[in-house]
Amino acid sequence: MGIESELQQSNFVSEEAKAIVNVIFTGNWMAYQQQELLKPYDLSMQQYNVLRILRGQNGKPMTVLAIIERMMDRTSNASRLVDKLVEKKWVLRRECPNDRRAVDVLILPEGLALLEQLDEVQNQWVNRFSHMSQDDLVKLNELLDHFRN
Amino acid sequence: MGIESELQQSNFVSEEAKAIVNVIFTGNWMAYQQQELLKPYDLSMQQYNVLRILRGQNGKPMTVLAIIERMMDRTSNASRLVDKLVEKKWVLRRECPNDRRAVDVLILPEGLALLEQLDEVQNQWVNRFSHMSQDDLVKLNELLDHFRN
DNA sequence: CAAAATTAAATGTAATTACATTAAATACAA
DNA sequence: TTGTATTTAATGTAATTACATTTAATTTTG
Repeated sequence: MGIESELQQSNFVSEEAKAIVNVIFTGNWMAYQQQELLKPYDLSMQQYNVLRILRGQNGKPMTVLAIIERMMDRTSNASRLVDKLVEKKWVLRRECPNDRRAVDVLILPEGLALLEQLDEVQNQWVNRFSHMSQDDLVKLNELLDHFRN
Repeated sequence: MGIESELQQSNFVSEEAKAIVNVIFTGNWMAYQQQELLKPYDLSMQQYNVLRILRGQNGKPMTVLAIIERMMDRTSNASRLVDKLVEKKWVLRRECPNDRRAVDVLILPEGLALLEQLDEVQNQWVNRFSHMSQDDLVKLNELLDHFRN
């Protein structure tokens, strides 16, 4: 379904205006799907994002600031996000040895195990997009990157 | 800047995974830009969205449910969004004559005037995307539509 | 070195959002 | 018709988010 019928709007003033609305709408739509996927695991999208960033460190700790720089939604309150992850015993927080203002955050084995479970779920779910060819996906990624400049 | 360097991540498991992240990230990025644009007018994106939907009605009233169906972010609390717009005297809320459960919402001349001001601001801002060709934009819109199925 | 400026994270708060529930009106079915 | 179900919007609430402020540590400057 095209964005016009999706929003029951026929008259975008320009292709630019349409693309802007389309990007925001499709992003919201996709985020919603992800949220639904994560809901059974009591995990928000932002929490999931932080966990995956930490996994990418392969055991190395990261400061809160470094985490924020890699987050998809950088307006999130990373400090309290990490709180939640600590509460759930998925990550460890400890004072950074070389800068006592900073805090080192580390993913725990429990966190890694949860992510592995979720890898499965995600891999299944990604099949939902098998109607897109590899060329389509590459082109879409290019255009989105180009759109942001 | 590509999504990899934007998120400082080099290893997406697949082009699908990358596209999913890219769509969400670009949507957030775009929404953030819009919010900044609207901030001086004390208007949230959702409020702006509702106002524009109402303008599209050309004077005809709309129920809250009909508004929700056309919103970009359908999880918004439309009832309280309309509250805010009524507070600011941009729209009028009145009992729907043929269905007393429903509420008719109408944009006021003050709301229309605000939108006209914002049309100017938006038109200026859209120039920011002049690096995208018309073909690029058309293709992007097609791919996003296709992505959602 | 000491004072001032900057940085990193946490926290207080007001506003917003999500989710469930409620209230009122309408539609439907026996 | 009358009771039940459904629909529409509003509301209560708990959680989340945005934004500013605070606290503590580090860096810079005179």
